[in-house]
Amino acid sequence: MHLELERDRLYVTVDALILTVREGRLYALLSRRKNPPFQGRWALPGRLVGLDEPVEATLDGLLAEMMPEGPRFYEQLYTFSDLNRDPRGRVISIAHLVAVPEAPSGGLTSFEIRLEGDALSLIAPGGGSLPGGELAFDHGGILATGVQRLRGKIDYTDIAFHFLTRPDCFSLGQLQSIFEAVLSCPVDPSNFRRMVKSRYEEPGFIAPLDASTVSPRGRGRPAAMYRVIPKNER
Amino acid sequence: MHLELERDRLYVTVDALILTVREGRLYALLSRRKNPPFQGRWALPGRLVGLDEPVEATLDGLLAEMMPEGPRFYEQLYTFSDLNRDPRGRVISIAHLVAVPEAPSGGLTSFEIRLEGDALSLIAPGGGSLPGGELAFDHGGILATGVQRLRGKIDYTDIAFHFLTRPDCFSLGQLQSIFEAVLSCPVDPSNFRRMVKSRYEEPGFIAPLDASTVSPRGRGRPAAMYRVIPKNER
DNA sequence: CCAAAAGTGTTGGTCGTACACCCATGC
DNA sequence: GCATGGGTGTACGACCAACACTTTTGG
Repeated sequence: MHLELERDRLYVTVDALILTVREGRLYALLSRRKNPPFQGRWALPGRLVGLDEPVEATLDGLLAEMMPEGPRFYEQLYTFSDLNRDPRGRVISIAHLVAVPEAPSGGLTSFEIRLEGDALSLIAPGGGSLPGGELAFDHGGILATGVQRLRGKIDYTDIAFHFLTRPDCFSLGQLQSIFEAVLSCPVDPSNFRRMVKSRYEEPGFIAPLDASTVSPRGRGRPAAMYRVIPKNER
Repeated sequence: MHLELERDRLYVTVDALILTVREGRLYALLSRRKNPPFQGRWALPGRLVGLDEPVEATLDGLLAEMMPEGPRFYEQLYTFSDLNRDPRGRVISIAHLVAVPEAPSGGLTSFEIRLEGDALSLIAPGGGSLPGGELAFDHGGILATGVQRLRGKIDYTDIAFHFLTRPDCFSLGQLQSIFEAVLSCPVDPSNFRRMVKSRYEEPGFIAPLDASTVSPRGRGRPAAMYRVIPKNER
């Protein structure tokens, strides 16, 4: 993205809003811009779409560069096309929402997403707060759109499971903390179990693991573990 | 769209999936292509996005050409970017979902949308059936995506009201027939009224009209009329 | 011309499901 | 201390029944 753009051309980019959940909190993965415009500001990872390149290939390449490899999920979020969203010229961005299990990776920095009233703000790893509007380009708007979409879709899709570090072995408590992080409000454990049973276990999307194979070291009663049934077994 | 496209450039277009409801049935408005590619096939109205033109301006211009003027509603649907979706070159289309009150207009032809099982087919005005896959480009996929989106959003948004010919004077029966057309299944009148009351009337989105000012000539008991409260009065 | 039938709008009830909220028990 | 399960009350949709008001039909 540090190339010169021609003024009489229209460009299409892919921007990735990479979200992850850790310890009951929702994070966005951002990178600091090394070149103008918005040099030094935080931004979503993005890349130009090549003329003969599928958008998915552009995104895959971008994610492979950022994340070391491993499971990830994405879906198209929204296409941002404001005339002046990029001072270099006409750049239309197809923003994607990416859900990854954890963020141990790449040159990206994870910012906690917090909802102050109805506006959201970012908490830097050090602890400093960063208003959403401080991001490069219109990325603050992309962030808001993505979080809103995620919150709206979490309870009638299976997005939440893509945040699990081990989809083959997880407890309902872990899953619940993902829901709580995304919705940013506590969830009743009793209703949550009933919901998971009826919506995911009975349809055969997840299944309980053998009770003997589990060993969740921690305080309190050990949790029963579940696994996501792979698509080819369903 | 009958211009020559340069091979080494990337183009962005806007396609409009214009939907309308008439007599309890859902219609899509299509135009027959006069030029290659896909000459003679039915297609969604579309237009190239100019270099210095906001996408909304492109869409407004397209709709102004197609519809004589009047209320319309649109929202971005999805961006289609397959490499070979347009044989002339790399053309990425930002598809939009448009809801209009009726279709008395333009050079467009209205096809009834029917759901055969889970695939949908189009019924020409003459009565002939047209599989969704017979449309030009990937417009069959755009149609399917749009209908699915509309069905998913109709009962937690106010899209349905944009299909009303007279938002300032409508009956609950008319509104119900819009829901039935979109969902393509009958709706219980009793529950429908309760839903409308709690979701739209009590929040002040619609209000009953004075009983004396109504005169719905027809068989059966005259219906109470309602109006959508304009945004500046809410 | 009048009364009955048919058609549409409107209101009410029951039943089962699902969720909010609370509490008890197992490890 | 955390996981698990049960219980109650409320909200909402599926389904059903009745009533209100109008036009149409048939003597």
